[in-house]
Amino acid sequence: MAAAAVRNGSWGAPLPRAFYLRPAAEMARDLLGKVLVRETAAGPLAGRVAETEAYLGERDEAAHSRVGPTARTRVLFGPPGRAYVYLSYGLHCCLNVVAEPEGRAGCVLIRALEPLAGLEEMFRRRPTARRPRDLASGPAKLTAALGVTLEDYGADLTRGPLTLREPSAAETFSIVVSPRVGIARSVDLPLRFSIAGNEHVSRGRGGRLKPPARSAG
DNA sequence: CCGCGGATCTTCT
DNA sequence: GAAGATCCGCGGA
Repeated sequence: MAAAAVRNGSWGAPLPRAFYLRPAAEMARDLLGKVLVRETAAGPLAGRVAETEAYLGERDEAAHSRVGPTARTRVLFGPPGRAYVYLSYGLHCCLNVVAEPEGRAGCVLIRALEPLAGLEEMFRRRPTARRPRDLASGPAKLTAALGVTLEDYGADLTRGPLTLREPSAAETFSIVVSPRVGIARSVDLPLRFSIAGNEHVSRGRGGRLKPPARSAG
């Protein structure tokens, strides 16, 4: 068999707390290639982070934290490495990772995953998905595929059933930087990061590149 | 492949 | 009362 379309499903240790203790934009870039793992009764569901967006604690009119802490956003102002899950358009859950030291509200929205393990279960949770690239190529798709809900609000991502981990083998890739998607303010900031050429990156402004020239068919 | 509009309900003004 | 860090199905190229 030639190179498989689906990678081998394995991963390493959880990212340490220090990984999250820095500016959101920097953390968003480094999150690419890491592995999000969800433990379920049906076994682990995992995906490689392919696309992220940073939301800044200050001077960012697109961030939920722009008006200061509220009942919904209080976890953003707490310690880093925890999950900020919110309900979008009344029906979709989106997963963010809290960055920066306690008191500052920067965070990173995970926008797309490349499924690594538990694909059969993910297809079960995403009935409209036809191909692997439909499973987690969007912020609300990936939470549905992995079963991340509002119950995960505030979860510690360095331990427990929902973790971010090192990949089993580091791979080199180029990073595409572009404006964020689906917002109405602070639209020009270059705070969206994605793995160049990765087919799981969601649609949107500047998201998809022209396919690279292929050899051997 | 691309663009358009509805669904659905929590949160903040 | 209005807007929103989205997804899906539909129609056209």
